[in-house]
Amino acid sequence: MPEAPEIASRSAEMNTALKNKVIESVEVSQPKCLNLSVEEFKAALVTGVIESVSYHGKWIMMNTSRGWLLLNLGMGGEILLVTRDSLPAKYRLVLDFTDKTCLTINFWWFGYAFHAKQEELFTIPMIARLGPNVLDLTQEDFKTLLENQKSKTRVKAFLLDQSKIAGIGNAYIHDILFLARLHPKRIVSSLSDAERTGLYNAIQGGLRPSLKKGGAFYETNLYGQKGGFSMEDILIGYKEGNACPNCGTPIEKIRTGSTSSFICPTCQPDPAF
DNA sequence: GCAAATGTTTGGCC
DNA sequence: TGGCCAAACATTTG
Repeated sequence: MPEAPEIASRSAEMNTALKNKVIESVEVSQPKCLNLSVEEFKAALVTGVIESVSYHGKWIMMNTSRGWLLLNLGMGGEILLVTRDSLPAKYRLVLDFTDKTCLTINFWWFGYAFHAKQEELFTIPMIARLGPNVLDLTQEDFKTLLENQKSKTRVKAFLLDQSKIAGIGNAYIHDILFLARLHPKRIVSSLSDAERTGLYNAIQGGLRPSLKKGGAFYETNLYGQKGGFSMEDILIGYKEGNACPNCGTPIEKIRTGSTSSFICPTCQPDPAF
């Protein structure tokens, strides 16, 4: 589940490591993750030179001399820079470079590898719809966004909606909402000014420690090393039954729509009660 | 052993 | 708008 901290780390790494590499060939083992046929996809990228790598939300965007290669790692994605004689056991996509290194891209469910011509980037709906990067969002922008939610949007659905803010996923959100002392089902329009400010700070506070450590422990960098953000750094996410670090109440796991949430029932009271 | 459940995402349907 | 389902699967649970 690469989310903003992992994606930002990975994209910075790739920008350094891959710059000026030339794509010699492309191997695809999961055609369903492409937006083109395998043949078109290969033809579009071969001989391309990697000029820079950036990101938007959960997308890694590789800018090549032959257009964009857009990667969304879905759940459990992994990008490795290796050589042909040390390929990982599983991969969906391999880019072979002329210097004999290769980039393998894997994910175990729901990932995408799209190609778009230079000027056609925003014809890809999944890119065009993205909201501002969560790590670049200012407090003013965030407040404006909140004010535009006039309906019954719940705070968890709001934060996970990539068209509003891009980069938050269902792993970091538990700690973000805990830091903000908000129940996932709170209605956005009911938040007080103090709660809105607190939520902004919680988003930054929930993501930046992991960003500093190169991402979460369950994801690796280009060379297979795990991120430094470990289970001990997580406050309440995935810690059902543990004592809340703030008040000691056992942490609960609850269903919120079709996803699970971890909350402290004392610090994050259910708005229905 | 094996079937069932679970989940880090997104889109589409009602 | 929200809720729910489905989909390319790997791992844990009963």
